[in-house]
Amino acid sequence: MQSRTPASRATGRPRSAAADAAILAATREALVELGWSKLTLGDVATRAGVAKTTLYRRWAGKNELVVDAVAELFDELEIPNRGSLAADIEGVVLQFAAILARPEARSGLMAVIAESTRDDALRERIRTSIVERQKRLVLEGRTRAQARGELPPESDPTTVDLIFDVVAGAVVHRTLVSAEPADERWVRAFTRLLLVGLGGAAG
Amino acid sequence: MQSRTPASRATGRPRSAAADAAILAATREALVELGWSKLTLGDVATRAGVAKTTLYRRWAGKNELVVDAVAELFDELEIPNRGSLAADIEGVVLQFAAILARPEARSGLMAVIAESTRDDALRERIRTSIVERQKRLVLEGRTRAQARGELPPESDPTTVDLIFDVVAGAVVHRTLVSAEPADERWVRAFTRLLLVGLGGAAG
DNA sequence: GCAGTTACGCTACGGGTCGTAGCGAAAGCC
DNA sequence: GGCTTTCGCTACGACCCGTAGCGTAACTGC
Repeated sequence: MQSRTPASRATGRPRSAAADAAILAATREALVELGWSKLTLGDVATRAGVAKTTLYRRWAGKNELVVDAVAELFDELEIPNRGSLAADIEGVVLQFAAILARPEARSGLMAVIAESTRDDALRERIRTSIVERQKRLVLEGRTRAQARGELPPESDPTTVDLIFDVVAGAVVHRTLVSAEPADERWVRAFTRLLLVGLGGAAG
Repeated sequence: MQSRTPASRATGRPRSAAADAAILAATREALVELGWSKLTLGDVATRAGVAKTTLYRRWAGKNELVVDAVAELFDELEIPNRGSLAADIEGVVLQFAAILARPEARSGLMAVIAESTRDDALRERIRTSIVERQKRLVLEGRTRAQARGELPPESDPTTVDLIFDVVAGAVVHRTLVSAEPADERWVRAFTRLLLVGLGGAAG
């Protein structure tokens, strides 16, 4: 959501928080039934039981609305503490895959990423509300693995960025491009590849 | 493109091959200037110097047109023979990254992939004209590395799928989501991670 | 050459969505 | 009650979609 000027003004009729929730839920519902391209803001407004103008007062357009609607799906992401780096990775990747398997994420996420290639503000919105939240999990997992002694202390901060791109990219590509499920078997093979590299994974 | 019934009929005025090329080039030009969402078929037709109806006679819609226009960008992909698996991987990843760095690929590819999540025919079109061509490179690289003795003979065919998702996914995510260049430094770090795994890459 | 067939350019059209303007009513603060 | 902001509603011009219809161009086979 976007704040009014600095913080919400104390005067006038307040915005309905229920309307926000209804609009975002209606957006996800429309994503499931219609997909990104056939989703219209008028339809979302009708589903949410609000006027179309109300929707436009809160979001600049389809892109921003869908980013917020999809971002809520990632709220549940948490890195499990399963006792080993491999198990932790498998756990978080399975969670990530489960979210991407949902139709409202599949059809919406790639579309807004595509739009963000020509809209810096949109990319920033995606980064802060979706990507950074995921990347934090990678940081936590690394810290925990280092405490266990499974990973050496890391000095290069770009390694985290690299791992994040590899993990998230692989799951997204498997799910959306190859269009095959990132199930337990796949996740195990992927985790092994990540940990021991190509030579080990081929054994 | 789509063939007429089995093979092109021998009667009647033939379709202009020049028009095909002009339309696809105009599509890429429009992708650069306008991006996916603001690209209209009427505009593409005008740029190509053909009538809008001609465009609709050859492509079912925006999705199919952009897939074909973007697919041509991947024609130049070839796996180099640099003498070692690591060097081969770095070479092909750099080529792939160079294509994804082009604006007509960035804005178009993700958009059609997003659309393909709700359109099986479109996904199949993407698979045959873009994805499979990339996957062939992975196969060639593996065969060559096995001949060199760098990789053990592989029995599990799903390993190729896994590697492909990891490589393509990582580059795409780095380029389009993280929005940072997959330059030589990054590619070297990625290749090392792929070959020796997390423990080695962290050293 | 001439008939047959297909592609092409052009124009026009109904249908749908966009994003905004304007209005009166509702809901909160002082 | 007065002030302020939000809300629902209606209406609107602008744009794009995808198709139909027509006359013309290009190529094949007789």
